[in-house]
Amino acid sequence: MLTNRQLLILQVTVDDFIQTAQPVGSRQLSKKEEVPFSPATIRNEMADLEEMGYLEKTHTSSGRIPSEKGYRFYVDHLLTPQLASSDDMLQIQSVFQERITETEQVIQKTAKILSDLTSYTSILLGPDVRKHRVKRFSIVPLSNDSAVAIIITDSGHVENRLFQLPHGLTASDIEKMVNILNEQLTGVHLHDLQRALEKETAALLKQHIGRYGELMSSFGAAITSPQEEKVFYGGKSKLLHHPEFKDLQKARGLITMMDQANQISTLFSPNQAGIHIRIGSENTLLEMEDCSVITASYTIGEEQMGSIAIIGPTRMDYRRVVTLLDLMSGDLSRELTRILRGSR
Amino acid sequence: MLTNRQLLILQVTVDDFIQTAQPVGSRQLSKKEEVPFSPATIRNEMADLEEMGYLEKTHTSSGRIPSEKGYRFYVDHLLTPQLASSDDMLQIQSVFQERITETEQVIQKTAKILSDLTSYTSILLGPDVRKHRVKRFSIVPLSNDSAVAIIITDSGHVENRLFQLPHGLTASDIEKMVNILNEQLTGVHLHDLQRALEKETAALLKQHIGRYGELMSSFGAAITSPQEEKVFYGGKSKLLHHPEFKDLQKARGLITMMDQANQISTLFSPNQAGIHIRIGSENTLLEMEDCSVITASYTIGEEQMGSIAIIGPTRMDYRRVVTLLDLMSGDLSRELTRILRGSR
DNA sequence: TATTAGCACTCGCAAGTGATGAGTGCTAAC
DNA sequence: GTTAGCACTCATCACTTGCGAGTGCTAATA
Repeated sequence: MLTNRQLLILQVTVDDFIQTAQPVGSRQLSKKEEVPFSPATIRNEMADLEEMGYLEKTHTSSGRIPSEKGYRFYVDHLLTPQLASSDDMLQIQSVFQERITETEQVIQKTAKILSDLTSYTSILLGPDVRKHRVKRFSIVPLSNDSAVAIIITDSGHVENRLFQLPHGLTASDIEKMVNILNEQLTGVHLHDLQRALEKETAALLKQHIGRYGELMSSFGAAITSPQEEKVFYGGKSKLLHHPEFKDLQKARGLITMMDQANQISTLFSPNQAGIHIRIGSENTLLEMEDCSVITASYTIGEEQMGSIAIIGPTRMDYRRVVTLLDLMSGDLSRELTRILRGSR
Repeated sequence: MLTNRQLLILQVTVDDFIQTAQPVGSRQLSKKEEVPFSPATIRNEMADLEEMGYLEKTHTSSGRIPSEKGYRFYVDHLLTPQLASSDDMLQIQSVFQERITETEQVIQKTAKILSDLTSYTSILLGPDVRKHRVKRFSIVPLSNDSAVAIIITDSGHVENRLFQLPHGLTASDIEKMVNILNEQLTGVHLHDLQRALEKETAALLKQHIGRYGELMSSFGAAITSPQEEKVFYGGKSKLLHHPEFKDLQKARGLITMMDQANQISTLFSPNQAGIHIRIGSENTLLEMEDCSVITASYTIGEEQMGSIAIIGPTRMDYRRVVTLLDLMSGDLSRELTRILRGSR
């Protein structure tokens, strides 16, 4: 168990290191008014804290820096909530000022603002389309042998796919097909689409449409081709401005990682309400060993839609980021719900 | 006018520097079999070439490196075309192997392959949507006061926008509206949409639809809100692996620039067929003074669609990139045309 | 007994030094 | 016109040195 004095010293040490990025020494600490002890006393306490694994030295005679365990303790027990400044509030509001015409645009803007406010990199995971339900199908022929299939979901998302039309398919065939699809598949989850299409709808289509085989091979493949979760970044380059990434090797690793969208999802906790923090090697990715990730999620109505994350160095301003992320995810959820669920 | 020997030495110097990234000295050059002269002779010629501005020294007693003028001359006069290796051809073909269900996906894949093949960063400008024509309108209500408007273009592109429905608008109102829109606006260029909507279609809508004013304010704004050209990157981090960007300052500048999509368009020549090369400060952007950009464009049928660019250090392998870009832009055009214009 | 002052010691960092080697320009010989 | 030879330049690297911030330990103090 830590004494009150140890708690204080740990807290002040972490706070100071977060601000200056320099190892903090006992002399320096004792100058602060919150810490009314002599350097020698502080040294003793710091030595204890180091023994317990909360602090580390970079070399024998350096000041101390927080260890991962130290950050974890800080985050879990010493993080006092903070009210967002009115200026931050204003900035966040500004995302929703303009008329919203595309959810993607709102999400992109959110990413940018979050990154600007924090000076870290933000990542927003777009809605997981596969959870949405079909609201309407539509098919628009482009030429005599190609067409666009369009699925509108209940969340207002629009998916579109090109596919080949079999030779000799008539306009009325297509019309019939669209009608059948809409009758049969409205309300089906997108991840169930393939199954539903094959089981229930196939027979009906076969009955009414000429060239059924060819059509389904091309249309079915188009419609069920994987829908990836879109990833939006804000301020990819912001991370490079922090001193921990002055090492080009590390910087490269991070930028490369961000280019590979498939790795990104591992950064996010399994969708769960509330704020989650992963510190350093708690992220499984090797490139992230010097980074922390703070995640939140946004919803439409009661439904989980997507996630928001801020990536910064382990030495990041946890308090501020948590505050902003909490605020932002709430506002984003509220606004998206308002727009899509109606009821003004 | 340059003598043949000077041409040879300039070419070999540039080639060698492109490969090694080290200033090339006279001794080193004279070892190559293409250059049957003694170091002293080469020194004299190099001194002349330097006087004429084609070569530079990094310090008094260093080897020579090409100046921008040197690269320009090299690119304009010394670049002998090269056949792509069959392995490169295969890689490029692989983009089009799978069934194409989304043009964006093809473009994204193109970006990746180009970047992988060249080890530089690629940028693809998506189609300029405003040049496309309306093929079909569609409106899908989401709740009692919001709806999605969808525009399908003749190129198979799908734009969608959220907008607010005035209270009390009936389903048949919407149906009428969609019919009018399709009758009146099919074939109109997207950049003309606002004008066309206001001039020709407004009166008709006013006549048939209740709540006309509110509807048009929200629908009109949604429909005509700016459609940006989408930018696709391949291998953003690739640039960081080249020695000219071991300086963190420069690396940061580049990454930051790539995050600001608005600056990107200045890198592209006004849409023009063929391959264009901009060397170092020929790019107006300050961050790009150590980079060269090679651009090409792709078409659907005869129509310019978008552009492809490769960004590398000024010391880039111009010959290889030009070859690959030429090949890729041709294949991409052909494939997109085949898919969208039909006629198999 | 808990705290603090004092002191010897450690180590990173920056500045200075010198040797090395690749490269040049110039001159004189071929 | 071309080349060998030579003195000179400069970046780079390994090495040293001095400085200063910081520590741990011991003994004095409240």
